[in-house]
Amino acid sequence: MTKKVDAKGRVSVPSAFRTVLTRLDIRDLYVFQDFVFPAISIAGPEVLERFERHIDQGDPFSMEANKMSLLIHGGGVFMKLDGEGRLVVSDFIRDFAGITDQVTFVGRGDYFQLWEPSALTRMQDETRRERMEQSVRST
Amino acid sequence: MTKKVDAKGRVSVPSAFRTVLTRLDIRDLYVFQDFVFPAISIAGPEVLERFERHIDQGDPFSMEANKMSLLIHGGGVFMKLDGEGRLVVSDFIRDFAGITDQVTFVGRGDYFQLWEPSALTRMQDETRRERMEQSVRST
DNA sequence: TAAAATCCCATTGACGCCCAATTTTGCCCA
DNA sequence: TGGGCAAAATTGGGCGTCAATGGGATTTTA
Repeated sequence: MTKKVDAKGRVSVPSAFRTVLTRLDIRDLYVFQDFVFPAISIAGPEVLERFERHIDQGDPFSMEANKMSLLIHGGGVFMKLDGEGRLVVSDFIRDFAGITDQVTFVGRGDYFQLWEPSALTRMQDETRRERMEQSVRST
Repeated sequence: MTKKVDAKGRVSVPSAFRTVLTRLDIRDLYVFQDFVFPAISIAGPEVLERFERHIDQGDPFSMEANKMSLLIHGGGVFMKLDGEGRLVVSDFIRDFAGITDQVTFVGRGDYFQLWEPSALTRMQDETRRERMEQSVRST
């Protein structure tokens, strides 16, 4: 699901994703740096709370928990779509995800990600290779 | 079972495959990139759910689980057939399977695949050759 | 007050849905 | 066994709707 960024730096969020958002009655989007990938994750506030709960389950003094907390709170901003369901691709998004003029949308249930197209395929190819090697080993 | 893509980019799914789908009462199709072959696999939504359940068993923040999620969610879309049982061959399908104007259908029990015709024969030849070499070694 | 962000509207294009024409298939009968 | 026929499948294309796009106009902010 790849879309072009227009001259004003906007991308229209595919209607499939917008449908999910409206069904969940989400108007304000929390846009943050993904925990493991060079991608931007976009979710409603309640998903944010879920992440926080998960972090709270761990050791509050662990490096892991603190890093994640930092990513969530320090690495995110609130945004909203314009009347036509478009999102402004800010420098925050461009820099972290390496996006220039194309964005690939990846839905993940109740939230979705923005990827630089080739970065996504690279990561997917890498994962496929790993899976292949695994199955070879188990032969 | 090779079919041509029409001027509008559609292929009619052979009735044999559609029969299977209707028998399983599948209206929405989960169309995803095959894990091992350069082909598109098409199945019902329950296949995606099975994948998701498998992922949910692990740590949602682990690299492992996230990579699998990326493969599943980033490599699959939902589609449905038109009134005459045709499927639009989107860029998503074309790019991954290398399909241009012809599609070969391969049934695999409860799901089926879309192949670029020559890619399928190449893969079959390769497999045949490997089997030959195996039998020679074991002689 | 200039630049940027936001809102608004017109146009384009893609897609779903429909109907008609044509081809293929399975079956019956001479 | 070879037609002939009816049903089913496939194919081609028209048309309306809505998402996507492009470009002003207007407001906000620094």
